[in-house]
Amino acid sequence: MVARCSVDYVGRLTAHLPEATRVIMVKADGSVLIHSDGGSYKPLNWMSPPCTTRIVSSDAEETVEVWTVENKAGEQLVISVHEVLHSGEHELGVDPGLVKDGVEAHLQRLLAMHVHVLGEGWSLVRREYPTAIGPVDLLCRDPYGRSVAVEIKRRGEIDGVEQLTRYLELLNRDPLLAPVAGVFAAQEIKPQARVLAEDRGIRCVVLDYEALKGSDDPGLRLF
Amino acid sequence: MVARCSVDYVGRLTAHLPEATRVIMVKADGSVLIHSDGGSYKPLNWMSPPCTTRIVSSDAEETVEVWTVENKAGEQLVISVHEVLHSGEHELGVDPGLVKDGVEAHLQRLLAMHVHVLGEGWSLVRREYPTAIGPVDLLCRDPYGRSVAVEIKRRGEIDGVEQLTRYLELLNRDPLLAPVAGVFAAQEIKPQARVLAEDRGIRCVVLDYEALKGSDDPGLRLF
DNA sequence: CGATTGATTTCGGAC
DNA sequence: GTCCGAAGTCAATCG
Repeated sequence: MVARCSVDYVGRLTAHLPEATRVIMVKADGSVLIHSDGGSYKPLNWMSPPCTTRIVSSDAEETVEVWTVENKAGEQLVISVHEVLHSGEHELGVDPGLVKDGVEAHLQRLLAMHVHVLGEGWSLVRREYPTAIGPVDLLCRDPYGRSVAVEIKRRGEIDGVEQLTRYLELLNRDPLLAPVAGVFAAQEIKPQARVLAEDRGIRCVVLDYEALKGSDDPGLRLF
Repeated sequence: MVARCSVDYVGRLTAHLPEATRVIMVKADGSVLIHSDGGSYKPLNWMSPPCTTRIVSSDAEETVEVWTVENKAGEQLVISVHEVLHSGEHELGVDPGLVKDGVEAHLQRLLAMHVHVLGEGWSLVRREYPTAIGPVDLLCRDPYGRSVAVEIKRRGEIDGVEQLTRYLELLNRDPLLAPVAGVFAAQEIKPQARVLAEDRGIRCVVLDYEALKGSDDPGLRLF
């Protein structure tokens, strides 16, 4: 529907949209999206499913109908429709969904197959090495048999370094593994993350996804 | 537009949508959104502005037209339209935008006005107390004149505890302030965050936004 | 312009 | 069902 409307949301926060012309989309699962003619993919206001909509005709001067969308938690989206410019309904059916490539899991799998790019003679102990606070992406051994924990990110930021630090602290309590060194590997490493990592003795490695993917002779960039 | 279509995205990742009926929305700024009849407000696929769309009529058997949406970075969204079920265009005009209430800045302001809810006889030194790695939300003093750094979140999670820990480490190097205690205040504190905080001697406080907002006699819940 | 941080984040996976 | 980490995160703020 395209309509002149004003909207109020009361739930996790309180928000108000003054009167303007907008697109109101209602999906098969009951969710409601209110879009303006700009911005990115995020609606100005919305209600996530599951939720139910109650529509009441209004006899007020300036309002045609009032939609009240509510979910189980009692959050409410109240849409005052002042003028309907277009309205339509379409049956879409179930969507087969999106197929992705290039995310962290792929990076992890690729690097696991090519741990030698981290250093000459390195070997993989295992992927998703378990610890009490969660699995380490890769556990490796260098040629001298020393353990190295590897944390892989698409974009390396401070919280990734913190995560690896917590793993290292835990792993180093294990006398069978200690001492365990750390490697922070990512397609891109933010300066502050690099500073923090190196301050803690963690080596930073920038990964080239296309090179890892494309060949058994990866032209990996090591900085 | 409502259309049977298939979509390919090549950019920061590679993604493919098999043929299905979907809603294609083009905004005034050129951005394109492809929605299915479910999920939440996030489209299945999209292109953010600024970007340009080139539409080419197709003489292929099963395709009416092919849309190529491209941005400055060279990321491409290619939409093969197989059948158009509905098409329409509407001028919406500029949107006055959303007015919000209830976010972290409000929490910080409210707690700053009512630091006594953290403890009898506490006082505020200042909001946004500056440190080398960024401002601490609140710096307070308890009745004995000891410094307390307060980190405020809407939802308290592990990274918030890490953030406060870094501040405390820095603040405790300042002989004029040390020793500095820590308080982690949030409307909701996740169990893992609470465990980590208390392990580090940081006190956790659950805030009641409505009570803080509603009265000078806040019925604050302290756990 | 990059870096940091919050978001009604949403989304998916594991336990 | 809950918790936790990733996201084509996006978007605002600040240096």
